[in-house]
Amino acid sequence: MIFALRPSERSGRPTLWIPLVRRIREPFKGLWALPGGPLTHAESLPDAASRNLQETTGLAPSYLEQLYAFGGLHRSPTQRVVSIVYWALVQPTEAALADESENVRWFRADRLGDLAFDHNAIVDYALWRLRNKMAYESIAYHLLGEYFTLAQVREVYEAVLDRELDPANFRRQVKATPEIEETEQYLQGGKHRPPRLYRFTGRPGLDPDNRSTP
Amino acid sequence: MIFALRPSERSGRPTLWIPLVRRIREPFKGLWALPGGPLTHAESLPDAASRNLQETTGLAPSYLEQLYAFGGLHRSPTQRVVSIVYWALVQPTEAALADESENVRWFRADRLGDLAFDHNAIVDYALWRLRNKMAYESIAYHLLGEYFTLAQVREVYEAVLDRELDPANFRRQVKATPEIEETEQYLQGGKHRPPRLYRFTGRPGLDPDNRSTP
DNA sequence: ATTAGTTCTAGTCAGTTTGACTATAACTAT
DNA sequence: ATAGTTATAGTCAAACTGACTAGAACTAAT
Repeated sequence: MIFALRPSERSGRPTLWIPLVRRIREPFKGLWALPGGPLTHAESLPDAASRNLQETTGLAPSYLEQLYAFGGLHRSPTQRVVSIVYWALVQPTEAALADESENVRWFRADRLGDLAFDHNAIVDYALWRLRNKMAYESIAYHLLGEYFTLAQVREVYEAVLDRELDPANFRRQVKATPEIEETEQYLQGGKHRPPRLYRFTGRPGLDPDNRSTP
Repeated sequence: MIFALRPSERSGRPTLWIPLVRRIREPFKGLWALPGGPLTHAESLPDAASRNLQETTGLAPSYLEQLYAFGGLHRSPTQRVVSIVYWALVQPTEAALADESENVRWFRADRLGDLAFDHNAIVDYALWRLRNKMAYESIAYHLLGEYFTLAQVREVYEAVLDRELDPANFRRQVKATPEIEETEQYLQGGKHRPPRLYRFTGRPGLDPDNRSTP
């Protein structure tokens, strides 16, 4: 379950998008589904998630974390399947490199049709987690490049939370987090006053897989 | 991974305890381990967790939630094992009924020796989750009975967070949560002013397994 | 019966955070 | 030069938090 920012067709503002793959065999042949695949004998869970993601979409995430293990009895009509789902954030430059094709395409996270299996429920849960986690942890920056303006950070929050935020108050909060570093560079080329560029100096989350390994 | 409150041997104050089972075969024969068992073909993940818990310890939890899926390559020396771990809270009355025996015993959560497999890491992570979750969700009440005093709630928080809390300020916060209902009863028999009894009227968490099902 | 000891409970007060808002700075386009 | 727009700093009141005070209500000891 991968999230990336892409400009909306109309407003041009960044919105949340996710890549889906088309089912080429039964069950749910023809429907769109989350990328995924089997866990092989000699790879860890995050390694398997990364590998499957790489193989289906060519993406390399900047943030990867376990979402949930889904194991309901009737997830697949043909057999019992337990899916240990990971969710990822990828930076815009990475997202632009993704292999789009007839069977791999980006969709707006808030405008998905009916997906295969229970994947709509999985997307809903991942969205809920993303919104929640963003409120108390610095993960939004994994959706941005190395340098960014505070307005861009605000746009990320606005896209994910789906509501407008007061620019002045938002600045104050972001500037109070120690993981955000002011640089001496300014973003030139805009139509207005050039905003200062900032940098994120923090590290990933507290996932057990991330906690010990440096 | 089950948590319950039991009075500490010395101070008599409630502390966190967890039940462990002794390994009766290799690997790690003789060491203590978390209760668990296989997932059968016809049961959901939470059902399997409940069943395994019931079979090994006789406990029925008042709160059950998925913790994490552990799938490192070297968790067991003999084979590749992926464990989808659940964590549970049980009320004191339930905990007292648990089947203790030569091979099933309660341990203080903060005084465990070396456990089998990676179970020490799992306990650490569960403790971390419990502490975190208690800060923003009303789950402490699943460790108490139906009626409780505000001082008992405070003792739960103090036991889990391992630090003392100001009684007056704590009251104020708890009384501000809408899920706590004042009753007209008072706890008699204490050595001091009888405290009022309260009740918890909320419901479980936002686990995907719990969200839709009523 | 009075007093001391303890917890229960309500309240005050200062420091911090939050949301709504105002004002100035710095750029581009006309 | 001027209007338009975003960037940025600051003000102010409301809400929240932590430290603290004080009276209420009970038991145990004198």
